[in-house]
Amino acid sequence: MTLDFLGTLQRTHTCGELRTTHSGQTITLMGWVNRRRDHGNLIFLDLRDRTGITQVVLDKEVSPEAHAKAEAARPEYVIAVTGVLRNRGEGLANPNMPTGDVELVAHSLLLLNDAKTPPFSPAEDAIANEEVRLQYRYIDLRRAEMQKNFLVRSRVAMAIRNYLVSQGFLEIETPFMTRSTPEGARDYLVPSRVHPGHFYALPQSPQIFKQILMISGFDRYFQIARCFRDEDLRADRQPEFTQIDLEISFPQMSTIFAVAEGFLHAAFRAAGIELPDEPFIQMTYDQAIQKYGIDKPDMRLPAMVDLSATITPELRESLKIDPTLPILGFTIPRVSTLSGTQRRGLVDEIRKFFGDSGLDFLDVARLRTNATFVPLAETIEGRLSAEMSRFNGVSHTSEDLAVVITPKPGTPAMWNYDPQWIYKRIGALRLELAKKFADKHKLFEQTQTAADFKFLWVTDFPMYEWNEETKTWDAAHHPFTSPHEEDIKSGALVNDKGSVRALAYDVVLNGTELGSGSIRIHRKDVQSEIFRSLGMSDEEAKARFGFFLDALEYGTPPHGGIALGLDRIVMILAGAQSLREVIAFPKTAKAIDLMVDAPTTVSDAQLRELSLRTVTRS
RNA sequence: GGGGACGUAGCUCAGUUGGUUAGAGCGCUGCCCUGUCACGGCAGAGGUCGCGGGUUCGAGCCCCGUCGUCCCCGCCA
Repeated sequence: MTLDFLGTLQRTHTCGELRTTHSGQTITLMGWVNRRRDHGNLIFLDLRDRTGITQVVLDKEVSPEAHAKAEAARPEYVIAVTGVLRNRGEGLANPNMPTGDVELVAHSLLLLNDAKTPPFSPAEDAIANEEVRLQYRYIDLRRAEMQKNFLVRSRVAMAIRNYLVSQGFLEIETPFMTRSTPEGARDYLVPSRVHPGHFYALPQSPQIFKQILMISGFDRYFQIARCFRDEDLRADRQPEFTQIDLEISFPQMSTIFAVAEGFLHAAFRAAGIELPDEPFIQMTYDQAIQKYGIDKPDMRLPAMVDLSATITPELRESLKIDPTLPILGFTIPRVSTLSGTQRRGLVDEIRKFFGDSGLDFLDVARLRTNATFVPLAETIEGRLSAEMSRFNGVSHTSEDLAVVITPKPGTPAMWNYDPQWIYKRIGALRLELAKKFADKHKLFEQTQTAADFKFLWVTDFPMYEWNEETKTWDAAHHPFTSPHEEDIKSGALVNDKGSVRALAYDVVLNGTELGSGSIRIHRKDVQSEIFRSLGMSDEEAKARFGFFLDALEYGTPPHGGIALGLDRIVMILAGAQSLREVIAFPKTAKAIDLMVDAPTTVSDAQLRELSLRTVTRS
């Protein structure tokens, strides 16, 4: 088969834009053959570009040459068609496609390029195995769904840029090759040729640079920044990902919240969703743990209810439940009435979930079978009903699944758990059951309206985390996060690290952490004190962050900021279940790029130039 | 590092208790067809059952190992 040269031909329109108003015009389209329907002397080609599909008609009587070329055309061939647009006749229109009222009657057709039969068809709705999709990513990206995802991504990024620029932010780039810092995630390292044995690290985030920019007087900085972390992956974690990173001088927390909410409104508007014009709700970390058992609550589900007050001390005594431990209940809405078998299965499942952890399912239905406990059952159900009512304005019904978890009776002495551990464990069960019954309660379904998106701020994270392995206090956020000023004044930094609250906050959407930030430390003396409280000697701190400590001494303004995951925002807006759906060239769970086949070994010559030698680990 | 699911034609999948020549749909190839739009009709090609080893008279199926993809835990300041 002979391919045609393009010559000076230019396309006049795109495949998605033609309507009856264009009828009668001579039009040139270029694109890919989506499907071919060959009726002998009449051939239909669906011509596709990223904007849509237009039906092209090849009539042997109109142009035998064009018709002959269409006979040779196959799916994914690249062609140019020139012809006259006409309205389809009565009964011939296709109401299922935007261009379905018109068709292009081809007078000439150029075969610009042929194509091997692709391993899977971008025209099909059924999607192939992800391994094949990633290997042939260029074909996968032709699918309408993927094209849509990247259109959303581009628009969202642009909307955020526009918003931040309108708010006085400067976009400033920071290095990709920087210095390794021992904290946090593992670094991706880049060997230096010029300095044998020395390495750059790819940034886990532009954290220190953006703080330096504040010191430099750029009082509002932002960047759509690539970040790199060498940790194991998940559906919502890629080794390189994109953050909307920003920092503000002289802020209150509320300043940063307002900016972040502002650009989220703009981003959602760009995706066609108008969020309500009211501030996101806020709760402290402690409240989040107690009400949702997690630091990123999914507000599409009712909260947990503390039933401790419902169980009288006498009852606790008789049930042998430690009086200091919480008893929690929660409701999964609209699960529908369970049969006896289903109920027993569920109880087994819950007991299995808790294993020998010392938590147990309290079956309210069984309480009702014993006259002594009927009032208790009623009180418990009343409390759960109140939460349901608060949640969605409708009281608890028998269709809703009520779950009550107690510390297992009779083993109080074995308990030395932190109550927080119990909240978290039960919170995990809440999510587990919500996922299990997602089909029933439908609260996770997306209708792409504002009501689907439940935002909140979680504030006052703990400053320190106890590291059981090293028996030390680690920074829960990062070591540049400012504690509450009162917690510095009170001496808690030294005396009671567990109680110190950080001026750190997360923005959470539907149980996903979208972003995280903090007010930073701007005083050298406080920064040094924090390093010391983390068990870092002055010498160590100097060795690791000397340049930064130096910079702090030259007039550092109070500052703070936040970074939000662009990939996650787009993923949620696209209704996707994985970041790979919104990253053009993502990596697999083992951090491999199946298309380019990276990483690879390199030649000995390359290694020698870098003064490197590889060793095989046993 | 740990747990789980999956791997059979280009794609999506079926394959009985281990038993003759491993199937289907889509796609592909050829021929026919002037109103289709997931066109239709006829004919056809296409398989290292992920890979290696074992058990067995006999393995897609059982066992051991290994590789790959996905999900989860750990990890991700």
